[in-house]
Amino acid sequence: MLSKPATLKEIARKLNISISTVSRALHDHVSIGLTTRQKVKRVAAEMNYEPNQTAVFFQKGKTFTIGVILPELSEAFFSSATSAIEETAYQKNYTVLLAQSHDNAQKEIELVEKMKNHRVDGLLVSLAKNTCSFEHFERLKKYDIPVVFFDRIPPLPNIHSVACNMETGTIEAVNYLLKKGHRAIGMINGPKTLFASGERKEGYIKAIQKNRLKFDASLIVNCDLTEKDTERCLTELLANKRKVTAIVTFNDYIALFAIKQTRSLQLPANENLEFVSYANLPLINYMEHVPVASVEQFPYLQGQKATDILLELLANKERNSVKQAAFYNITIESQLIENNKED
Amino acid sequence: MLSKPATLKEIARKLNISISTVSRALHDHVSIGLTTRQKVKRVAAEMNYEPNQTAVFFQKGKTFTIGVILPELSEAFFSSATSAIEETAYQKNYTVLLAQSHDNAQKEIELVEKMKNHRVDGLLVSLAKNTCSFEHFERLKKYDIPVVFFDRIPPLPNIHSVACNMETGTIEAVNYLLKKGHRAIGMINGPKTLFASGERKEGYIKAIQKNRLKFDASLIVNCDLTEKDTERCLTELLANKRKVTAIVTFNDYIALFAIKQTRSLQLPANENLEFVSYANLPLINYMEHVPVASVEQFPYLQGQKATDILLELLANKERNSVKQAAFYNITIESQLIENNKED
DNA sequence: AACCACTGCGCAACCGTTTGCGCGAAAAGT
DNA sequence: ACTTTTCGCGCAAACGGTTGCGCAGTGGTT
Repeated sequence: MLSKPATLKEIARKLNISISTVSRALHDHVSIGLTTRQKVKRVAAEMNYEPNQTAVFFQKGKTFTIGVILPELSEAFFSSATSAIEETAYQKNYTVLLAQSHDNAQKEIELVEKMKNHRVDGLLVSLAKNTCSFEHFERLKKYDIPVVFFDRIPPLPNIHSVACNMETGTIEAVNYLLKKGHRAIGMINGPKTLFASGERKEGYIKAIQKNRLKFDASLIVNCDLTEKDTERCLTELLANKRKVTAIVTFNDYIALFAIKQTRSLQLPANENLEFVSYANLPLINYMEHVPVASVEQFPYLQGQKATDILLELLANKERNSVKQAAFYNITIESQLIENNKED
Repeated sequence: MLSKPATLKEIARKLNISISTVSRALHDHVSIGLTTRQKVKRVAAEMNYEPNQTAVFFQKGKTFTIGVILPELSEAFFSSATSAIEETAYQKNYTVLLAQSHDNAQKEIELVEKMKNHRVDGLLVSLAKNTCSFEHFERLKKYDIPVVFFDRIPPLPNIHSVACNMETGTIEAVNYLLKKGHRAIGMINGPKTLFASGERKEGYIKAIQKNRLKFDASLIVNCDLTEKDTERCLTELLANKRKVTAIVTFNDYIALFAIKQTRSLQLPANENLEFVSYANLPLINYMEHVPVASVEQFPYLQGQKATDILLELLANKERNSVKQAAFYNITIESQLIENNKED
């Protein structure tokens, strides 16, 4: 008994008026008399009228849909960001079309293509790890589909982006450890190729120098982010001639690997070894031995801001406002969060 | 310089042929000669033709979009399931429209409405915690939008569903502990109101009885899933006159709370206290002291199966096959996974 | 030479909605 | 009483494709 939704045409026939009148009446157009307007609305309700959005989308050339392309949804950071994106979009009556690149640059290209075909109104993107060319995004400009990058943003001028500045958080982190009395602070950083690694290193150095201490390059080691390599980095740091009593790690996972290591090593020196990490993932709440602090990167906020920007761009477009010469680039200051565990 | 995508019409004019010929040529329709077909394709490529999907969707009354409504994307279980949904859908050229109910029944209703307006081809739903009426889903049948429920499924006949049967896993879990020599096995179960709690209890009892042991109801306590209440449950179990040496917990979080507790209590008895939990969340991999085993619920698989079913239903619809009298109901057997940690 | 089948393509309707424009009638202005 | 304005509504095009049907031309069969 599948009763296809009623259309404007059917309402029109039932009332013996024109389709356009029905359409206008339902939109409270001024040129439709009060009585007809009410009649139309009543009948529409009776017939369970629902506008066919696909027709509207088609007609208006707008889908009220924003595409989201990110590496991996099941990563806590991204699922949190996506959650924010969906919520923010929902409030402005937009829906979210979701796709994962799985950190595959090729798939990312295909997805951009697909999003374009779906005629999304705009795109939110967090780059795949190995994306190094950006023409597929350039092409979107031709179709007037705005793109806002978040978290993993390309090194390009003239883009819209939201990202977290790691430097501040790192400075805070190092300061925090210095205040607690640590003097030899190690850092297990990420691969040198990552932009984020550079920011962390900069922050480390600035904090050290502002405290009028001497920067010792041997205290920073680069890690490929695997558990094995973390082990290597840890032993390297512990073997340092200076007695490392605190370590800043590239992210929570590295910290957890390292903590596990130190505890299994059972060195007396490790009793006081303190860790600070990045991300502040929810799993931290469930750990027994957690880093003493974590640099929060606000995935939820990033998702929210990025969506705000995109919606703003879309609203501007609607208003036919002057050609956008402005580019939105928000950097959120990362922030140190102490983990108050009664541990 | 926003060059709107080329349309069939423009290609047709350029070649001095009709629109329909262009359309058919691009679809390799038999009735178009080889030469024209090639000419059309060449020009289409030159002009950067991209079919306007919204037009196609509208025309065909099909959007190649499936809606996903779930409680909270940032929960590991759901982000993993969603990841699977997206992937499976992607392979069949469908895209995913995402929305979160935040465990709010009212919002769930609105979302269903919105999905209907967006003319999604089908819907994947995991219910909000407090959803108790299901008319909003019934209404979809009128519009011929199939719905497949997963994980949190409604207690209704004649629906499509994918869910995990906890009984098997629980039996395995208890058996596993019995084989390891435990005789007094406690259980921190969820609230009695949850269906899933019942399944776990059943499994527990069956395993005990199959091993010709006597079921002791005092060994099962119900927890409201907060950390505080977990504490209460734990002390209650440890105070039991029988000496509890192993505990099955409702989920990983409860297990972690409990493990943290036992270690801070420092009772000698706790040295050998073993835990088994459910879910097998990724965070387990990063724990120092993990449950000895976990009942896996296969979020990824659930998402995959649910999507498979939905796509199958859609394919059937296309084939105009007889009115669906069949209902797909897949129950995945939960399965005990040992956590091999060299701990 | 008449008939038929087949090939290759165009015509036009259709999907449901929006919207510029025009038109008749009623109300208002002179 | 005649013109002008306002009001209320309908006509029809447009958005970009898809598809049933028809039609001309070609080639083959009797």
